[in-house]
Amino acid sequence: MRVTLKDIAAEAGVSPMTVSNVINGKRARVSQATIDRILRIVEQRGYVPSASARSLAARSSRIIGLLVPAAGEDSLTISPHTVEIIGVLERELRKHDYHLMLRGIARLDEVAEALRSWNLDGAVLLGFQDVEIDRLGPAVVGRVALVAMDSYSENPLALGVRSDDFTGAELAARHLLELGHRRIAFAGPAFFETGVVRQRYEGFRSAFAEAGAPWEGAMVSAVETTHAAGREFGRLLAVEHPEVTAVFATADILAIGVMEGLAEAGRAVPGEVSVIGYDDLDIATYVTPKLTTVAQDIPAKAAVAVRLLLGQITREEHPDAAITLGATLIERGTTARPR
Amino acid sequence: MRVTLKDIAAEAGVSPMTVSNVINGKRARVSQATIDRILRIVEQRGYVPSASARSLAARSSRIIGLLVPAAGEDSLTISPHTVEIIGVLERELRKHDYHLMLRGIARLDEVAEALRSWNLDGAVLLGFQDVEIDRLGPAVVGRVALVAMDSYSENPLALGVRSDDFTGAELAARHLLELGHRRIAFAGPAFFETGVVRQRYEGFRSAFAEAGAPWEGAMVSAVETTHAAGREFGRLLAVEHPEVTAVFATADILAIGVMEGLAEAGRAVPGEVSVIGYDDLDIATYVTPKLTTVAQDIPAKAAVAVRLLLGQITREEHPDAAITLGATLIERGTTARPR
DNA sequence: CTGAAAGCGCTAACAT
DNA sequence: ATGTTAGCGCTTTCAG
Repeated sequence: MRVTLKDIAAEAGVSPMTVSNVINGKRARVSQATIDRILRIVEQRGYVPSASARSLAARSSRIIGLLVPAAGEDSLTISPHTVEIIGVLERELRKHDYHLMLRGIARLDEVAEALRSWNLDGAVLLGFQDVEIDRLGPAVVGRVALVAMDSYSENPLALGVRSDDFTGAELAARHLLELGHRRIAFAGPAFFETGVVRQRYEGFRSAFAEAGAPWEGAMVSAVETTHAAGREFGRLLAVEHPEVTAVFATADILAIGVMEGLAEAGRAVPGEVSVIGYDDLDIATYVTPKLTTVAQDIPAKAAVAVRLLLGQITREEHPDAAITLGATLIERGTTARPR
Repeated sequence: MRVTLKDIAAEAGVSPMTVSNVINGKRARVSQATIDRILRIVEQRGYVPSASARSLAARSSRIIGLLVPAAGEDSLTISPHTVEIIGVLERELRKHDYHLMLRGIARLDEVAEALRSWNLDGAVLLGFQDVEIDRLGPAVVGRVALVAMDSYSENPLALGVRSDDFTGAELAARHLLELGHRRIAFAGPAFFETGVVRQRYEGFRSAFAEAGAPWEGAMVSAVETTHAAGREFGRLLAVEHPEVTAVFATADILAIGVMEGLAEAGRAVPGEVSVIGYDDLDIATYVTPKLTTVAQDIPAKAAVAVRLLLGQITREEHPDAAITLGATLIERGTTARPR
């Protein structure tokens, strides 16, 4: 059978409680000699605490859930943007001796189930719509710390961490307008009253107002955030809207698809049409010409999420305002003056 | 307080045991009426079983660990190839009501810790070297099911699941040789006696032998599997080895870097130098020209891993041979006849 | 078909 | 500075 606390206690000639205290770093009330002895025995017997027993007794699991939407039978759609977040989350959590459980969510009530079944101490919501986050009630959440990435929901139960999407889009649109473009397409997924895409739309719009450019020059299109959809959109645009000289896509992957569609239709980027993306993923520099885009600091976003989560768990801090990080324009090769 | 088994039992007027049996689908020995009543109460009270209590009592967690190397302070390096695996693993496991815990491994003995601390029922080892897997002993592994992705280790404790790297590389090299290339560079990370890269090297070599091409024409270079390293390699190659007319890179990301380095040095792909990659990631089609590469069925690989894991756990099956999936050549635009 | 007893390995809250 | 008591919520085993 496995080595237990009791075994260690017996061998050290102390009570299980003392061993428990030593293991958990509550060493204030144990003599140094005892500590050393216990630690030595733990080491040589290769004792590993049972996480389930600990969770059960302490009502806390040291597990953080990473909850990602998963439409039914589909496998998780993990975008490159998400990937980097996962890596950083795991590292930051491990540093603090927490663990990461990845869970696809098909129906919203699975959130509650995931949270309670494992006694999660906290969770990160990644890729949910604001409307979904709005719906999360106290019954669902309980006392767990919740952070929603890229959310603009006002729900106080799920603190938002996002980058400044409004300003990022404004930067992109301003760049295009300053180059002299007046017929610009906004390509992104369909959006609602609130949410990341909405913010980017508003930023885009704001740049037009600021530049005194006629809003009639803007064309707003709903395009799925995939390479294929972007490509299709690029092709159509070339044929049906030859007057458009620039495209702002709400994601790099989409922008790259648009570039390809445009190229297939025989339109040069950036000679005839400028394209600008969003995210500054690695792939932005793999394409030719390299993609001009808006960069957000993804590792920082993930690190902030963890800091918030642990702050809430260990120090009962509950910041009341969402955290917004900056965004910067990265000029590369896909934008130029219109001719 | 949370709703427990006991609460449900009390309300249904039966013993906790009966409820437990119903919940766990051991319904053979319970009357239909009782089942219905219990299920209804469970539903309306919103009962969610405690996973920690269950793990503790049953000595099985229904958690599968996803163990990924993480060098010290670094965050997990999750390659695009890994990403797809994660998505599929999660979905397949969720289907069977298992959970995925993601864990970075800095020192090899953390494997044992992860396994035992959470009572993992099984684990997937992703991205480890064969030599590391070789070192895993029974003490570490215990009775958990272990699957090593892309491993050629002979260690019976960690069953290998991989695609046919030898044949894949052979396909690639043969393609290049048939086009007429005789001076070909093999670019990949440094390799050992065993492992994925070794297999690809051997396949590459085998194609030379088969074609009766002089092995002196091959140039084997150790290049890190990153875009940056590939780019550097491409530049150097153009300058120092102008006689090389084709490159086989062991990863798409590397191949794309090589293409860029070559382009920067003024050498046309595929006009002057052909490039072929490995993996067939999405990005292979985003670059210009589109990358010729060797495809492996990543979702299938992940699905097989899960099948093996669950087979071992639930039916005590222990296949004694590693599973090898196929590989196919995808001809696109980066390979042509040498001039 | 259903139940009672015992315990999984640990920790919180008080003792001493 | 250390020990005692009493569970946490579930399942296993053995009896009905």
